[in-house]
Amino acid sequence: MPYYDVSIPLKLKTLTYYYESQKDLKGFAVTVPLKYKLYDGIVINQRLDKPAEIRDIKKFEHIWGQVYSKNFIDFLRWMSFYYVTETGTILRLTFFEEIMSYLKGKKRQKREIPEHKHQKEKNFLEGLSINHETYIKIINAVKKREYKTFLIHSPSIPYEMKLMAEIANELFSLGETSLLILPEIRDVKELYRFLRDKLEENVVMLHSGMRASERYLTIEKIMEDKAKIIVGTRFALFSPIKNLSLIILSQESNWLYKAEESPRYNARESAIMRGLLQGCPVVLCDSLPSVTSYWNSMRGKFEFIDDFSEYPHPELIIVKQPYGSIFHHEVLLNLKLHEKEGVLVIAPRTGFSLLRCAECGEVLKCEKCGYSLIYHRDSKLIDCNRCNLKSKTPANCPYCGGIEIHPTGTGVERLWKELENIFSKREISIKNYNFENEQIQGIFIGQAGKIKKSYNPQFKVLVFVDFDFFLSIPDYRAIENAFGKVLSLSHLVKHDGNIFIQTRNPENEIFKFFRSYKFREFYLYELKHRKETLYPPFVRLVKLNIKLKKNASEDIVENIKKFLQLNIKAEIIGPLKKKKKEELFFILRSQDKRKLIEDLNLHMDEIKSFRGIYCKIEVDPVSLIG
DNA sequence: TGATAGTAGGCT
DNA sequence: GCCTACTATCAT
Repeated sequence: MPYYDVSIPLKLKTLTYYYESQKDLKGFAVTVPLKYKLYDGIVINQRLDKPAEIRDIKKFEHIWGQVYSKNFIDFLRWMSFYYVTETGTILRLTFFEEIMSYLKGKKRQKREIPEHKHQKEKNFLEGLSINHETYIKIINAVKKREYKTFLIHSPSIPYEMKLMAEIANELFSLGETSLLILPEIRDVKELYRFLRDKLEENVVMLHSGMRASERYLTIEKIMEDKAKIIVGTRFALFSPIKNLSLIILSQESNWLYKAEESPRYNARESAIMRGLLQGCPVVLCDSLPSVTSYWNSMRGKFEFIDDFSEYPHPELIIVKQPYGSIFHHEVLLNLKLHEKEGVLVIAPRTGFSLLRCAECGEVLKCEKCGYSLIYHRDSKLIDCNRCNLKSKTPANCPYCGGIEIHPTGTGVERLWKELENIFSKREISIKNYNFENEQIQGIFIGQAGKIKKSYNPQFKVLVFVDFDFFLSIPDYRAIENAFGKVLSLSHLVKHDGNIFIQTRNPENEIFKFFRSYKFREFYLYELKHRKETLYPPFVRLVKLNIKLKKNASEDIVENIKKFLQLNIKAEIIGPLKKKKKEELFFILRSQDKRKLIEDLNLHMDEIKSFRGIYCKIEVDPVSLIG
């Protein structure tokens, strides 16, 4: 008797049903009874025996036909395994609802969305040229129809978009389907607009900002194989493309590829797996590839292509952050000299500054969460960005009682004050930067991390004030992220321009790599350090978030820790505290990366069944604090 | 002790 | 996601 494991798009593992058929129904949509209702689901697996503990196996109510390929089902199973999540939760990512209503022939009102008839302004991608060798390599890899991952060190984001466009265009003429993934909706819309002008109906868009009806139309086109180029954000990776020929990811190191809600998958890792199971090439691009990806290219898993050094880049100049003033004299000179061509100054944070006690040297921190407090000089208030709590600036240091508390570090408000002092007499305009600024003349101010990228290099000079802030962030990726910040903002600077980095410690070893774009040395340095301190990519980290219910017993956390130590082959770090008292987490770390995931899959049900807790799991966590 | 409200657990 | 069975709470 043939049995089938069926996944239903609920927070639920697979359930077994039977049906008198010898056919392998893997990937078929079926309707099954569950409790007292009928649900649509998908066959994940065929099996000969029913699970021993189940007495009454129910029967399929209806079979709709095949909707997912077998390798797509394998992809879903891998997702469920790797992220230690019920198959049903993964299934919900895959546009199952849209597919079912398409299958059932529900006539949705086909209200074509009126597209903005944009005037055919010259697209910024128009004039860009790409490395022909790279292009040929990828086209040839697609023709081989085998899995392979390329890691392209790209000179800029527009370069990546142009490469995507040209390759997708060529593959379209060969009858192949490509999936183009970008981190931001804005990127997706730009690339879509560019391709749409040429290829019209065959290009579709898929991102979370679309209405349900728009999304349905897109899925319909994909199901009918009319869509040959799919441009989307991370969740487009789960679209039901039947014959996928290539996946390209732009800005692979971007943190937006990590889903912020459960299941917390990473679109980069998932794209590689989809390519592997599908048997098609995957291309990852970035102007600063992640340390993990570079490591994969070093050990021969990815083919590395350096297109970065094919193009000119602005000069990086490291100068000492002076103690008495905000700007180094050379920087000041450059601001005066190039103000007419556009200058952008970046502060690492909001507000005026931080506060430091002159006696004990402590920086004032939030009592609740330990984040540094931001000082606002005009209102004399301090606030915590994380807890959103404002309070009056204390007269005495809360740690030693000292009375001398001084501003330290530079926020956007302080930059304003300082630049006004220096430049307002000369009638030089000072503005807040946003990417829509058309006239780039004068001095612009921006806060790192809040700057939306522009696709055109506009500035002659870019200045990072108080750069040490980025290096002091307590995260094993701090240096990688700081370097990434410089590279991503360097897109705003013309290639004959200058980027100044002001730091208290210009002799710091890491600036050797920055200064002349010595990427290989940078990666080797980083990897050596991570190997010694046991951080990814040399270990796997898993975060286990625990929320205590009111009725939780006293020793429950200790019991969970004991259980983990007994059953999971990993170093168990914690319990660590979150900002809320009743929330805490463990970090699990193991050099045996696969075993850790296997152990967790084996014991997750038991961990979840501890009374008095909710628990959530995060594989490869973004943050190791709070 | 029964009525009621809120919630945790299982579903093949 | 939804149903059900359980538990806590309160009025009688």
